Amino acid sequence: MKDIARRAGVSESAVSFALNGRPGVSEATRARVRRVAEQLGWRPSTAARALSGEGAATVGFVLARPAHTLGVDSFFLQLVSGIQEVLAERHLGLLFQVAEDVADECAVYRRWWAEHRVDGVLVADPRAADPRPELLDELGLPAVVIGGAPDVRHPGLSTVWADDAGAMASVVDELTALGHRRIVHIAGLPDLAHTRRRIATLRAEAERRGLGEVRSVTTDYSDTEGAAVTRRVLGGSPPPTALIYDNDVMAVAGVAAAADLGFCVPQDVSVVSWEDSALCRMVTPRLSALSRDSAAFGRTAARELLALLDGAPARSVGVPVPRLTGRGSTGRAAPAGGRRVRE
Amino acid sequence: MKDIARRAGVSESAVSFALNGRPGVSEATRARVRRVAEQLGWRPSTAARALSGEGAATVGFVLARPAHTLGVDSFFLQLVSGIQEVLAERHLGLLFQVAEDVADECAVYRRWWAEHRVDGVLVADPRAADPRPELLDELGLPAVVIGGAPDVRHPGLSTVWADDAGAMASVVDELTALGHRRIVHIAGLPDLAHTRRRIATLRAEAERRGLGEVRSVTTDYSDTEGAAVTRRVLGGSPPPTALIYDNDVMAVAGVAAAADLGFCVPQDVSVVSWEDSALCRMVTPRLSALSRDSAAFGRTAARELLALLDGAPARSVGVPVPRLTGRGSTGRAAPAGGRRVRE
DNA sequence: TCTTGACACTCAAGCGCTTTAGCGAGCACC
DNA sequence: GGTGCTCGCTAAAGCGCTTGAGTGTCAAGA
Repeated sequence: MKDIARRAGVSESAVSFALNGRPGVSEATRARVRRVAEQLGWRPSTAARALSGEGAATVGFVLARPAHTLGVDSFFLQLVSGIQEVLAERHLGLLFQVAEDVADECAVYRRWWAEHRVDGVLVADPRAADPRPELLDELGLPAVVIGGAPDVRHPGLSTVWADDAGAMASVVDELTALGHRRIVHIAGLPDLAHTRRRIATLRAEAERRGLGEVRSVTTDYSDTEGAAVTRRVLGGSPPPTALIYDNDVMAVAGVAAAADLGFCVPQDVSVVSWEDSALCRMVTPRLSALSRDSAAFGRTAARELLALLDGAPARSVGVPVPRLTGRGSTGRAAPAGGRRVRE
Repeated sequence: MKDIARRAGVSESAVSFALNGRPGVSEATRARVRRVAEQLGWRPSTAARALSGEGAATVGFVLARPAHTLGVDSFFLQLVSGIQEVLAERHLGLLFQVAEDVADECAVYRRWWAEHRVDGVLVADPRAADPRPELLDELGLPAVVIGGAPDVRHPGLSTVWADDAGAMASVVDELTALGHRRIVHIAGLPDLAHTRRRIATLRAEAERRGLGEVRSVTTDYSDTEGAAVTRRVLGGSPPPTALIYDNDVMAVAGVAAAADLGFCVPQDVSVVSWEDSALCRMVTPRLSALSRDSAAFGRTAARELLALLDGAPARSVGVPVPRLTGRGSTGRAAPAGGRRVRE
């Protein structure tokens, strides 16, 4: 920068003004400085910038999930790639960290805050009794909660949310229209806010419609638990005629487990996956799934965070309701007692 | 820090010495300073540290892959989580970026370098005629190439490599022992170095054994291409009796495609997936797969980078040869002409 | 002619830390 | 008793940038 100042024949401050688009230099000088800077391939040192109060030009993202459920999910990489896309436009960096659990995640936020490492954070997987909004509010760290319900208690946080309730209602609509009355929802982690929302909505919808045998079972999202729960519920009497899985991995594992028990999909039991991916298109039958655009979700979240960093007030925005892509795994409910069971 | 100095009754420099374990203060003072710092919940500002020449305490990782192949692969999230694990021990941050292509990736390195944003980088997916080692050498940015062959031309870069050649040889061993002589390798992106290594090894092994009909077909790793190629090669006459897929996604898609054509796995055709994951265990039959520990791969790479940052000389380390986990998708080769084809 | 003010720019302080040079005290040694 | 050394510490500069206060110039207005 000193070099630029020297070569352009002005002071360092002038260079700073010129390069940051601030008033205080003539257009001629600005252009000259810009040219010299370009020639020299100059880029501001983020460290120096951060030190003089400009912020770290970095956004943080912590993922707190058990390690074994990490790789399975296609959702997060898509999400991150969407986030990236928006951040890259402004040359903001994404600091990524994997944490053990929420407590660990909070520690990371504290550290980042103390070290002035990030200007804001994206919070994933909001939970029941989540300590994170509280903490971030306290630290004054701008944050966007991804997938959370609008949270009136923490007006400082923005929220980007998918309408799980609406989506669940539409799935139940679809299934009841096909004659299903015994539905089991193989849900995800019980602590997650969206898991609770889905469960609550399912129960409400079932009551509204007078459906008797409808329930949710929580899992850890793994194929193992998905298969185990499937075996368990299909062993009940009478077994459900429709299964809703909270992710694609469990849905696929569930179909395999069902097949092992002699249940045909969709003749004996219909299956819906709450997550669309290549997986759903690779198995036989292809799975009917709720498609959402995870990358777009990430983009929206990142944009909200940028707005927050620009000083805009926090707000809550929704992303489109995921829609059900019907494929071969959903069909009319089997008439009561008509299911085939392997002897 | 000023506060600490005041409360501990020493100068700021003494605090710096004490906290960084440098000589120049008595043990008594050091302990006192440490205590006060802890009390105050002090953490050094990364920005200030970086500015005074300590480095950014951050490692960069760029992923340059077509967006649609991103979410599918379980490999990367596992890898990153392994990397993280090691970096976290030293409180190093991981700056993550998704790039369009290698040129874009190079631009990111240049920017990071100019902005002093990272102390080193991890380079994934080494390619044939890869410009990145050259660039990183030129910039003097410490780097570890993940999955690259040891590169003698760039002695500044460390390399962490998996023995693809050995693994391929063992797979061919296994298949020929089962009587397979017509093998098709559905490979990944043709530019990737490890794709080339696998292809070359397969050819060499085939020649060594006098196997006639052995070839590799490159793809973009997607389920779509995996299925398409499978259909194409199984339509040949005579069709191969064994298929080796370079990732799990294609293998699963391939099995489905084979089933569509009336080929039974493993009676008509054996399938091996070069990537083990929940996916391989979810389909019927369960897929025989090469298992490697991606997280451990990431940990090793991160450790190598740390060593580099500590001033150790660059070196090349191997990770264990992935071993073939036999499951239901491999069996004896069908006798020539004995395959069933749907009429 | 003198004031006023806008404008283009410079000066210098300061962000929070590291680090080199230096200083005084205490000690050993000849 | 002086010299030379080590030890524990302080003072101050500097990393690269931003920024508020200040300076000089020129043109318009009184």
